[in-house]
Amino acid sequence: MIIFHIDVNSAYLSWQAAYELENGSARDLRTLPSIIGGDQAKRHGIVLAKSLPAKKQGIITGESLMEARLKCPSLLVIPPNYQLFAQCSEAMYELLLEYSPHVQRYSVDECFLDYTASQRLFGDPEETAHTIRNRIKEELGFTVNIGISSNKLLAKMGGELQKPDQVHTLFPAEVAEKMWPLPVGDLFMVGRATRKKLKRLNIQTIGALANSEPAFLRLHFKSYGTLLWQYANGIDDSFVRESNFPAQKGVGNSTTISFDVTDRKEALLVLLSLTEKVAIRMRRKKALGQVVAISIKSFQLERVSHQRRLPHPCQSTRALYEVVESLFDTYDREKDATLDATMDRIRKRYGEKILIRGCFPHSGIKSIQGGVAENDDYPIMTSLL
DNA sequence: TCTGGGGTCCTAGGACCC
DNA sequence: TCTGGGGTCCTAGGACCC
Repeated sequence: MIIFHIDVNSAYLSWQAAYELENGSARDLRTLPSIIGGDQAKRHGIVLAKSLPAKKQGIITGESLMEARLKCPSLLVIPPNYQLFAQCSEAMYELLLEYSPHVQRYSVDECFLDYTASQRLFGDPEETAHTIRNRIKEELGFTVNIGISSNKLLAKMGGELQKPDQVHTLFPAEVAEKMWPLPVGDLFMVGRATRKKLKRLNIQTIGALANSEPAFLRLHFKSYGTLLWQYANGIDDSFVRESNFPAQKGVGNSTTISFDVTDRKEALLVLLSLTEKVAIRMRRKKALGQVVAISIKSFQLERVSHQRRLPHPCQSTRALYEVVESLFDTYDREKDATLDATMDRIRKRYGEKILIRGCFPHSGIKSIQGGVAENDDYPIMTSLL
């Protein structure tokens, strides 16, 4: 098997830069300290993509605009143009299809291409990869990295070796030399949590992970440990899958509101607008949903999620929203129950009057009233009848 | 570290059944 | 009345990717 992994360098930024140049702009964003980022005022303010000059000033993808501006006060911030990005992504995909019918769109800016059968037609993989890289640069105006190997994992890791505008091979025989010295966090599927856990186990490079005992990793990471060991050793037998097969499993939309939502009605309006979008997409895909899930992020960035299986699969906005609403109210009541329980505990310990609802002072009405006995454990006779 | 939005997969624990 | 094990389904949460 010969697999290519094609990855656009700083995709959003490169695409915006190419677009501007094509439309007569005098600047090239890639040569300036610039980023693609959301609107801070709408609380969408994170770095989505950065130029090399911005990277040199220490700017990291995913950090807040505030942090980024602290590092580089003259930073140029451009809002994302998702329509443009979709067009650029499509153009690259079409070009790649000229070299193999087996192209998997892994994300908006990444594709896997199965070159195995194309080799007879186009010849040496490395030469073809350079041709593709050059054609994308000339015809579409942006640069890519291409990794070449005998499986998807290594092709992807190979593409990361050195950027931008590069072709690299990472065949199994090269793994020890090229991949093992890298920090373990560079390995696909090793994120923040896993990296921290591995560090505690004194595993800091991909090589150290590769040479650990699989049983030891399984002990600490369950089935995930086996996957980590295989990836560190360059083992992967997954297929390049074309188009969208198997079909996507879920359809979801989310949004960050520019202010804190505190009111149930307001929250439900947001949920309704999201439900509408999801339902429209589902009907376009001719898909039916079996489970409805909502997720809510608090102002402190804590997340809760609730889901419910439907008695019958559906795609109607109203039917979906009815479940959404009921899930939200369940959550709402749960919060009330937690609050009630806490207040009861405090009152039991310090007396009922220790907590008074804010609306009672100066109202002339006692904050807690009703009943005849102080102690609820002895109900009066009438309540038993 | 603290304001994106779109996904996938795994695991633990509880309910329920036999 | 208590005990037991195995299987399935469901939900919440957390890991990862781009």
